[in-house]
Amino acid sequence: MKAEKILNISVDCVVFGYDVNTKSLNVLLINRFLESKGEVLVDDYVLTGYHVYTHETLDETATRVLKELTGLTNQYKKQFKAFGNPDRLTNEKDLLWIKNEEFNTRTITIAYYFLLKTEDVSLNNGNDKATWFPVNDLPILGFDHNTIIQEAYEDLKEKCLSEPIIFKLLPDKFTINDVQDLYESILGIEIDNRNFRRKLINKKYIIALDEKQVGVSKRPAQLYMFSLDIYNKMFQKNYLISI
Amino acid sequence: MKAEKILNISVDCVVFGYDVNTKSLNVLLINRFLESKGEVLVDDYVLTGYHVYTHETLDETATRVLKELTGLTNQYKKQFKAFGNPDRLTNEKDLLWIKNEEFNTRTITIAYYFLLKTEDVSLNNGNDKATWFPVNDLPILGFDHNTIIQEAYEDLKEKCLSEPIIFKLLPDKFTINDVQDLYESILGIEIDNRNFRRKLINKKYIIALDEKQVGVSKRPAQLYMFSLDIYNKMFQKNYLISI
DNA sequence: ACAAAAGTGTTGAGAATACACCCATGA
DNA sequence: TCATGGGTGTATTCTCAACACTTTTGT
Repeated sequence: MKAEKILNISVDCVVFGYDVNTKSLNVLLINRFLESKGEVLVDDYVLTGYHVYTHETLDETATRVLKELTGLTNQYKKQFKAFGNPDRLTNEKDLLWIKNEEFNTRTITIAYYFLLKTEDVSLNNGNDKATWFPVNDLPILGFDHNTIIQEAYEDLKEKCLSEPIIFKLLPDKFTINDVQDLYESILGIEIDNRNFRRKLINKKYIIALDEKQVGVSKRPAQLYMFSLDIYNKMFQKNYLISI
Repeated sequence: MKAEKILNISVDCVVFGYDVNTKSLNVLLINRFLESKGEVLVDDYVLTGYHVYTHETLDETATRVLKELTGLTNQYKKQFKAFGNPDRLTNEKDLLWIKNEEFNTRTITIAYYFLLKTEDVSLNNGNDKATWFPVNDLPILGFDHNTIIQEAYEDLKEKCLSEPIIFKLLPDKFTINDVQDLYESILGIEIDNRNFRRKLINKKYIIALDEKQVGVSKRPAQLYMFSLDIYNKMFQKNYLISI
């Protein structure tokens, strides 16, 4: 089957990556650079994205886009919103940029976010100029991509409280404090270590391993893993009405 | 500005209506009927929806679609997902139907749901053959609209636990038992009346009115209203990690 | 030995749950 | 007066929040 682009429908991907060492929640962005006659016309950043092909599902488009940028497959992804304002690609730099590209100014984009570990991505081999930026310190962004990132981030903040997606951002083996640091990064809050620790350790799907950290310069911490199997078996929706 | 359709992008609307008398959560559907030479080719139901116009935002399309069907504006709406599988409009009856319509078999639809009261909709004047069906007893549906409705319903079940959207489905003045009945309808669970009542009455944004039900054949119940103002003032996100 | 981060317990308050009967009203 | 749905109270359990010091380890 010939791959044929749908020119007015795209998928954009907010790739969230957590760096457990620097405790930083990052977004992967691509430099958009255009010059003409020695003059820099456009120099900012955008999300990775591409047109949907006629034979693809939207999920497949997202998976393909991530794979082409990072080589990764089987990462957690979520379609969280469609963006389709008529003016979403019509500021000055966007118009300059689109002039060189084969797509419609009236394009609707289906936005996804991915959750993964920064360490799983090697940026050297890419021909795209991809870079990680902390989610709270983003550069100038093209199109409506700032809006898209903020909405993805809001959704992530909400979802990480009720679904075990936090572990998609952490290595398979993690410490309790890693989890706490991650929650604090995402939510921008402080959490009491004793209460948090007790709560997490009491969950049956948080499993203590026979291992401790290695290569740390201070007291090594106990390592744990998350068992999705146990989580799924235990978990039943509790209809706690909390309006 | 000339209204020009985007032929491969549509908005579909799951219109949820609650009937406080029959305690039934309903979905508004349109009969899709096609015959040729006395033979009935298609006779099933679909959601209301339409193409996006080039000058419209997606939200505006949804608002327009609802208005054209029901006359209503300013109803609660939520964009909840985009559906774009290549085969979503390609079963036999869909193809027959599309033959008569001006749209692409590779159409992506942005799905919204609306929350309103069935009593606010008058179905007589409509030229569309619109009918309410209980969400748990739907007829045969065209396209992928069964999937869309089920996903809308899942989202509603989840959201009604954490956001005060339940009141969009109820009249301005309601009884505590109305709210309980509605939760029980949506979630398919039973709730203890004493505990529920206490909990709700203790909320400052649930305001007891100086009124009781009239025209009921038994003891009339106290009426209450919901104050969104008070809710918004009081409400602050509590970061309760409940994984 | 010391610096640094890991790890540990208790208490009080508020919320959730379980549970069964009386009350007010219209017919 | 009676049938119907409206409305009420208490005891128990559990979870959350607040709070500061000791332990372990590598250097």
